[in-house]
Amino acid sequence: MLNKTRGRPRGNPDTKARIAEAARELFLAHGYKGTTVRAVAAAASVDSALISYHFGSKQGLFGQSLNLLCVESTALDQALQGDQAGLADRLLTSVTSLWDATEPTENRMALQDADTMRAFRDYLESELLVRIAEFLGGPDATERATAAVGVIGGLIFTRYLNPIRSIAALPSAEVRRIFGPALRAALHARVRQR
Amino acid sequence: MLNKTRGRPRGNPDTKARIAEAARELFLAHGYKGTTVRAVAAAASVDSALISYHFGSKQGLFGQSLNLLCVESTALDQALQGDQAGLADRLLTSVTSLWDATEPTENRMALQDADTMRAFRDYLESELLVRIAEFLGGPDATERATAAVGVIGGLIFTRYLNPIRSIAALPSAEVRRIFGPALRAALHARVRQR
DNA sequence: CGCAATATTCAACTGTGCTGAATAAAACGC
DNA sequence: GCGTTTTATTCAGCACAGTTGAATATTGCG
Repeated sequence: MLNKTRGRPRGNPDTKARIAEAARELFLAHGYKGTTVRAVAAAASVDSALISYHFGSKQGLFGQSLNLLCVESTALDQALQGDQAGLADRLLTSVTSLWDATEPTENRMALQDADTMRAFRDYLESELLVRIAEFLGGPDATERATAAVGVIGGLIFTRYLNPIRSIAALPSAEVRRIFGPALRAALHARVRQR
Repeated sequence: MLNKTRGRPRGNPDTKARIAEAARELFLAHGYKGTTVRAVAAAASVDSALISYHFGSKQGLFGQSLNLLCVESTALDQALQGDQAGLADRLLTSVTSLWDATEPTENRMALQDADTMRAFRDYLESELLVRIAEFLGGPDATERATAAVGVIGGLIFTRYLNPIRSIAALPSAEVRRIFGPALRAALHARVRQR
């Protein structure tokens, strides 16, 4: 395509990294389906066959170029300290501050990938849920934590992952105001008799 | 392709409906990307050009064929009648009955691709949200409906779309019990002052 | 050095969504 | 009823997608 003399090039240019970076940009800008392998190859000044060679497939390129880990948990640590009364607000704050801080445009579509979905799920169920349950303590702790994770997961989903306009548009203070009651109820409500 | 004599066929067979049904099955079984237009055409014993003719594009076919499934929510109609006190329970019931009824296997994983996400989002924001808000009425109706959609969306996400074990494993009665308080709060809580 | 492993380009294959022309039945006006 | 327009269908094929196999030049190891 771009007459770059066949065969291995001189030196050891890290072409794979260059491809990954170009891919990341394009994926974030145009989404998965909107990004063609050939476009990535062109952006990296490379033959399109190279990406099959280095990453196996377009799926593989996607997974490897977006190794965004969703959550760093220092915010969660802070939220899980203090009185229970303010817990809901602190949790909501940590969620919004954490996700609102990520890049402006739709890097949210990264969750379309199966692996990323799984990572997110694992985080919710083996990190968030157990730590909230620990903090709550008492009977029904697990069940209340389950409800809370459902609410928080819903917020993340409807605001960031698959953003519904009316929720995504809310300033974070409004998020606290509107989701507060539901989350408080989930965390603290006496669950009805079985 | 299938030598079926060119031109308009005898009688008035509702081919469009047949195509939509075949499409619905295939989309649910294999997801958007995993379903080719040609496969749908073959399943409906029809030339593939017909689906461009009837539905404009694959996207259009997707929207219109799955529309049937989302609109099938006569359950929602029922939920949106009666007293407000039982509303949360009725909504939760309609959600679980609707989703638990879909095929046993993980056609949920098919919901991972971008277009399904989009269809789902559209449903949440232009169907569910406005109808709940209508039903609630009064000041803050939109805001309470927003919170409710967040909670319901969260339930669907964490139970069906990207199922985290502790929520997916719940029997539907438990879902009502555990998510009830949060949803009731979302629907009816007096939202704090601005 | 010799030779395998590696990194790259090129050409091409298969399959995708979609379009334009051809065609036949239906629907409609008189 | 008949002529015209509208609708529903098949067929052939284009443009582009992701991927593969062969050819080739470079590195790195013994």
